[in-house]
Amino acid sequence: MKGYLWTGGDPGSQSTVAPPDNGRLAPWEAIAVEAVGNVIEFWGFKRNQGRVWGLLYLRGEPLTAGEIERELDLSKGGVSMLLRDLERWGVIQRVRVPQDTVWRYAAETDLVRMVTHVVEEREAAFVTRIRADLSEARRLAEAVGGVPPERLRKLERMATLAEHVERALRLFIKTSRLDVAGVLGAFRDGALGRKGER
Amino acid sequence: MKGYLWTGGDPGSQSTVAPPDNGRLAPWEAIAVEAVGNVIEFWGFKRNQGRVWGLLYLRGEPLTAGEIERELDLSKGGVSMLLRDLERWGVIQRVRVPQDTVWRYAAETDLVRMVTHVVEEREAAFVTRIRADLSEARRLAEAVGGVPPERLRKLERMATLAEHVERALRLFIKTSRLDVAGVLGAFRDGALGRKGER
DNA sequence: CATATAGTTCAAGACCGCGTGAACTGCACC
DNA sequence: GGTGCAGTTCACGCGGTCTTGAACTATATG
Repeated sequence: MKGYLWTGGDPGSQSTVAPPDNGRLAPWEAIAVEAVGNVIEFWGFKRNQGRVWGLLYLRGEPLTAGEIERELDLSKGGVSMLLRDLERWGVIQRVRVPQDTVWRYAAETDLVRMVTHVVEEREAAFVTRIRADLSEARRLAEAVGGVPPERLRKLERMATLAEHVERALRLFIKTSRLDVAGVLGAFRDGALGRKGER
Repeated sequence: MKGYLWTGGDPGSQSTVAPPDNGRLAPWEAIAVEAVGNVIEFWGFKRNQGRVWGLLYLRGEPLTAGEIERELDLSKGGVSMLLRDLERWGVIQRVRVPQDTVWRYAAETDLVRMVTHVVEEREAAFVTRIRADLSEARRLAEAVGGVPPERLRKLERMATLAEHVERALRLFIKTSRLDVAGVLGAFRDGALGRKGER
């Protein structure tokens, strides 16, 4: 987790194709970055985590924290924390340009995989907990006695419902994984001329 | 939306089977109610909406706003608003006991259907919006010109990815519906000896 | 009509998560 | 050692959401 060397295109070319890092995003970039932010927020992460990843992905070349700070209008501290989260999840990579002292960050293409993974864990743990609660309730209800059987049946039904939802959820994640996998192939080869290996 | 008459079991029986409405939930009830609250919150609704529905469902017989207020330790105003939401969504029903002046509220069994429905709408609208944003970004990028083609391709890939996610999502909702439908049958007949007919 | 109780509405406040910015650490270069 | 910059940490404040509680309306009862 110490970062890698960045051996991308020559530094001179960066100013020829696009506003280099004059501080303000191109409108189309802003829209796309915002879109990623919305998606990521929708899935329960921080909007800015998505914006940072989106920017890095769109640019294709590694950016410094300072550049990110300017482009997305975030604070120094904020960027630091966001980058740390993203790096820990393996969706960005810390790279060092030879004979330059600052770290740069590049987008991995694993964002989708990460999202499905985290969501999977979250939902699974959640549904499991619910089922545990419900059976605990049922146990207690039986223990105290005097609870009319039709109420016990209600508890049981809620539990089986939870089970079914759980199964549907797992199925979703699996198919979604499969469905997305195909796209990911094409997705990946456009990011950096290199592939993730975690 | 004016409510229906409640012609359930005789009023005398209510005090024989369980703590009638002494103000505090039985422990097993509390757990179950809380579980429903958690689920509902998980899906983006208010926790207390779930708790109210859960209580009504578990009790099986219609409760007054005052009873709900005491059992769940909520404020008068809060209960009023929660009930209004739930009623508007068709997951509870307002009933009137003959020759009694207060409204009572009974759980419908459509909670699951409502959740899937709302979630479906929400996600669908969301994903659609994302796709629109992305193609807008692409349009703008092409319009300004000078944007390197590999960046345009990135935008395209993000859009197709969104499409695939959308498809997976729809599939999930459909199968989940189907999967849950079976349970719903059993689920339903235990709530009230009556079916919704809105 | 007066009174009491059920029900609604809404401004004020509690609460919570996120980002900020300042203080701090670490490192390179002079 | 000192200066400057990259990067980290964290107490605080802002903005949002949810709940409360009090004022208000509606409705039944004598």
